Amino acid sequence: MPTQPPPPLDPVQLGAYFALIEVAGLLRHAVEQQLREAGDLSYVQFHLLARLGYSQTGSQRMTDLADDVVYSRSGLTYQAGLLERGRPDHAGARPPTTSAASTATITDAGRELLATVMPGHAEVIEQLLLQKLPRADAQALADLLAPVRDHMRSTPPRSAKPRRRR
Amino acid sequence: MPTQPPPPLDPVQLGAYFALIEVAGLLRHAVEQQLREAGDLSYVQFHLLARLGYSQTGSQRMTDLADDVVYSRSGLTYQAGLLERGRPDHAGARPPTTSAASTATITDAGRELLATVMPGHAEVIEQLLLQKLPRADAQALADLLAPVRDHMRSTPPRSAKPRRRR
DNA sequence: TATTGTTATACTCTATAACTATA
DNA sequence: TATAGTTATAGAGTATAACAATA
Repeated sequence: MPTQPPPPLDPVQLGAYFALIEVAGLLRHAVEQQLREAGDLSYVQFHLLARLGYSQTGSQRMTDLADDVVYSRSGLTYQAGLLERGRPDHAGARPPTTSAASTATITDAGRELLATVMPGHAEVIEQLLLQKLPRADAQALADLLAPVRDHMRSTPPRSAKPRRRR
Repeated sequence: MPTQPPPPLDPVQLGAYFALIEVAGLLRHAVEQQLREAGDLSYVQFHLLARLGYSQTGSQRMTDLADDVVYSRSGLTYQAGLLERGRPDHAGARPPTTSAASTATITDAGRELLATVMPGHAEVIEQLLLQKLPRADAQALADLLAPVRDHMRSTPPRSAKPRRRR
């Protein structure tokens, strides 16, 4: 036989991959619809608010947010801008840039918005995902995914891609 | 503290949800990059080719494809159009519409394209996901997700949304 | 000069609604 | 008239590259 390509992924692993992508895709689609209707939020905007809202300080560096939430700095600027502009003083206001590394801070209105959206959000998760994933299974799923997530995170983050030399 | 909102999702379940979304998101992002570079394919286009290529007949009804792959019929038409137009006779050519329910069929060139892209695709999956998910774990993951996927699929499919009355 | 963030811009994708064709 | 698919169109999101500012 001529150069047989390296043994393809085994079906079990391939199945896990497809299931993962499909389930997450459908879930995210449903969630985005709910967020849009309940608070006119994109998933990224929600994610932004959630990160800030559940953090100790309510603040985070822009670049760190970008790494966690979006794939490009400009994308973050765009989404943060929507939050600020769309609901003036309502969401992710940023203090006047004092240093090169500016931080985003959630406002009270941002927390309100988050709170407005959360119940419906939880309900979608419940209906679509958790109903078929009892606590023990949820735990198992989280345990399976934890090392994967850590591994992926350790891969050079998107926003740190070396910039083109001038 | 005042009116405590209804008991939020328990942290374990919430953690599973976030891990799922994040892992799938990062994975998909990486995969899309690879597909773009290796074959100038969007993920949807790849998914389309894969569905057709791995099906018995190499054909499928457009609506069924839409339900599986995309969220709207027009989206499918658009992506299928790209496959046809972008590489004439190369990808997802469709026989002249004979009936209202036209079917998409993969061409030899489409199979080639799929084969071209597959090895790199597998490698990304391997590196990013499976390296931290040995076979047994992959099996476990698939088993956990299977009922969820079935449940989600049974929910009224996107393309079947009742059309507005005229 | 190196790092961080923003703007300008161009492009891809997606969905809704209107339209065509078929049964 | 009901169903399947396409086209027109408009909007959202994203990324790259150029730019400004800070250290």
